[in-house]
Amino acid sequence: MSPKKSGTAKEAKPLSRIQEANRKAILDAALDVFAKSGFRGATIDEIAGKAGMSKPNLLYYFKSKRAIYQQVLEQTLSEWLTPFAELDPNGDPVEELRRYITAKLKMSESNPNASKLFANEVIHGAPVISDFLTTSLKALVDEKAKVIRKWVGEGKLAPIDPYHLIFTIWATTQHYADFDVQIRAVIGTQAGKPGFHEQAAQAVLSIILHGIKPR
Amino acid sequence: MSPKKSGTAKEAKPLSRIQEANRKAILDAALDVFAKSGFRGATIDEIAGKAGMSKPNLLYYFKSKRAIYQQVLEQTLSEWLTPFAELDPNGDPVEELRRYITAKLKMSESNPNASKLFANEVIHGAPVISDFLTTSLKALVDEKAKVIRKWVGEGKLAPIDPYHLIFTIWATTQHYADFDVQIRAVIGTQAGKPGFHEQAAQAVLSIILHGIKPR
DNA sequence: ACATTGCTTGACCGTTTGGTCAAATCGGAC
DNA sequence: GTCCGATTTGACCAAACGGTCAAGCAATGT
Repeated sequence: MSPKKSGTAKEAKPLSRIQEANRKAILDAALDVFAKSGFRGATIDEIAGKAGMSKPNLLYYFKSKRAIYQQVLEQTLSEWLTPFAELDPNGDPVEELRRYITAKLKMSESNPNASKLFANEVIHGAPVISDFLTTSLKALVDEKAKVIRKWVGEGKLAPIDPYHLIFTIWATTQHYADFDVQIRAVIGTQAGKPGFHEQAAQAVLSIILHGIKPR
Repeated sequence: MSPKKSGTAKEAKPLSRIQEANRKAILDAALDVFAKSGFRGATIDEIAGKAGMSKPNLLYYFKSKRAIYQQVLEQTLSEWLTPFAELDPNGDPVEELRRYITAKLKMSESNPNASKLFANEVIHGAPVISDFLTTSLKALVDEKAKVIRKWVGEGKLAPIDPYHLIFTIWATTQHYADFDVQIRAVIGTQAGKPGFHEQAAQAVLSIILHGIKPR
């Protein structure tokens, strides 16, 4: 195998300018549509329309609806987990967690569709990413849980179960993206106002950080 | 209008024994299927099958798929909000909130499908219940927010925005139902073990309650 | 100019699915 | 038992949808 090395995934194919543009247009449109309607509710026609092309043309770039979904989901996942992976074992615990929570809340604000896509997938049993959850994600969480447990052992955090702390953070930060409609409905006009998300961040940080400070 | 008073909704119709049983079977099955597949992904055939009857028979009791969905959702909503409505302004704040959080976590454990159904509806823009959210739910939340604000004013809670406190509680408690697949994937075998939910409750309570105690 | 390859689409197909209908069956009142 | 409305269902329909195909169009190298 001298001319072509066999990588772990599809390879070669330098992807022409137009291919790159069209694939991106498709994935962007797909994120919108899948987030709004779920996998089953989304139609290829709507994605194609939003991407500015015909259905057969879209299927020229992705071989099936599921293939698009998988790609969008993968892309979203890695992006979504970046700030979590960056939790620094050597940093100040409260400061590290503050940074992480803030980053995730910011992501929920700037890209709620990514959050909704993921939520939808998991709520329906994670048919596409259950492997990822039990391998990559579990490994990453185990690693970070160890870090948190170390912090607790050093007295830098209140004695709290690391996993449930992580779940609590995920829950609150996702909530502001996934349930934005409910939040807007309940608090009325001030939801869209600038500064609302800063206020939300402050409240969440206040509760969680005070809840885990050593005492 | 002596013989029949015109109520706000459908009335009369004492509902025979068999009607009651069949409607219940349908609604139970529908909760399962809608929670698993979402509105769009659910099929009348599957609901009918689970309810032990044919599709036309199901449509004899509910005039459309949407009608079933609406009914299940309504039923779920009122049940879901009961413990929230019971927050007692005259009780001890921390104790009241502990009771509420505990009750909601217990509901997430015993009836995750109800939670998932609701989450799915809201994530996709609450097409069916947006009216409910902006009227009944908003009124209820405003009322409880006032209570919490009073508690804060009396120094019985740390100065925290009531709305964001409520959202944080909703977020965490829903998370254990909606994302149970992810939780199970991440923490492995011990998820199903007895006592797991007690442990989760303890962790969540520890974080939130310490986070809002007066300081 | 032309051929080759990449890109695009209108028309079409088979399946799934929400919903209808007429006919069959059931169950209680008399 | 007989009757009549309530209940149940097999067969069917129309629309929506995922996916295919063959033919058209554009770009690029020679």
